[in-house]
Amino acid sequence: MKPETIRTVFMGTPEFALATLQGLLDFGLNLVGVYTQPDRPKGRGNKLAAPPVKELALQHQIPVFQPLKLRAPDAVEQLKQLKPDLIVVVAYGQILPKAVLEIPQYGCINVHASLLPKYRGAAPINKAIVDGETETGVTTMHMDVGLDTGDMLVKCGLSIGADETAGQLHDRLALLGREAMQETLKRLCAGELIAEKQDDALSNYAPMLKKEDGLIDWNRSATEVHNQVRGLDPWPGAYTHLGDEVLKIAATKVDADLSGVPGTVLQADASGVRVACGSGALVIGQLQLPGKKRLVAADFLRGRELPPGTRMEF
RNA sequence: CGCGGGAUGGAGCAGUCUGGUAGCUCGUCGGGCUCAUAACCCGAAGGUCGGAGGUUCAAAUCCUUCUCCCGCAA
Repeated sequence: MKPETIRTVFMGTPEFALATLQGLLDFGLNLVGVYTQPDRPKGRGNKLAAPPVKELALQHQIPVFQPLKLRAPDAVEQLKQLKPDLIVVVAYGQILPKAVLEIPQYGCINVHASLLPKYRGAAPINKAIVDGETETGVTTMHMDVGLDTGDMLVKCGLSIGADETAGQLHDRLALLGREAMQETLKRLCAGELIAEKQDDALSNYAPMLKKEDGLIDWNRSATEVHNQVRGLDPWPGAYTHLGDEVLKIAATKVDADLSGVPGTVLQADASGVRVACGSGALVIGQLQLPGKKRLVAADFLRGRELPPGTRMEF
């Protein structure tokens, strides 16, 4: 079976999906349509912004579809008109109803940013870091009606750096996802695709992140706080309170040798701001106040004193 | 027209309400002290106070407008 004979529809929205879409183009599939979320008001001023996937699709003259609800009967009908043999889904942002899953003869294949069955759901990358995992990866699967519960096809793993942020891991996994998808397609074309059921007993979920997930609890251990900070960087970001202001923090390290009352500044100099945690201390390398840029500790301290004993409320 | 904060020598900030000769903590350069130093002391350079227009005898400061940055909300 040759790639160019496979009528393929791609569904994806954010940056994470770009690498895989590019991979499909390189693989030579016959891309007959790209589905992505509608343009949404975004950022400051609420200007309408097109999803990254839309931009790339338009550059390659692929028809773009942005139904508000894919489950709507006319949206499903429109998809049928494209007569797809295969649908590839990466972070689309909408649940695919059964009616859609049954359209393509080769099914719907999804790339998910975790080693399934662990970390099903919306925020697998972030949660893996927050949980202190040292390994993760990507999995391709044949989608079914459940949330990330389909039969697994190809898995690729990698190890998480001790200080790696979600943003960095995101970029690496996006590339790995593209590789996993290409391997999946290669096997599909060769007729060697093997599906493996997920063991539900080993599964867990990574729910969508909320802003409040970034609030730091200084009673937790320095390691846990550190994992939270890097797991939520760059979004939504970890924060605490300084007086009545929100203080976002990043670029942290753990100092296991210091201790004190949780939430109290122990030491602040160019090497970082050390804050006591439930056990150990967190060394903060970058800080950001509302309306200000993210500053390295040395710069931050020039305009704002942070004497030992300062309390960070939480 | 979503809400709000900000732009001041190389860096980070104060000063703006109550217009009237540019300040703080650093950095840089020169000198001194010291076995020595990122420490300390003395001195110096460096700013059309984001751009444009207006009010005024006088604008970083008041008014109008533009550009860029950031936080919230999505």
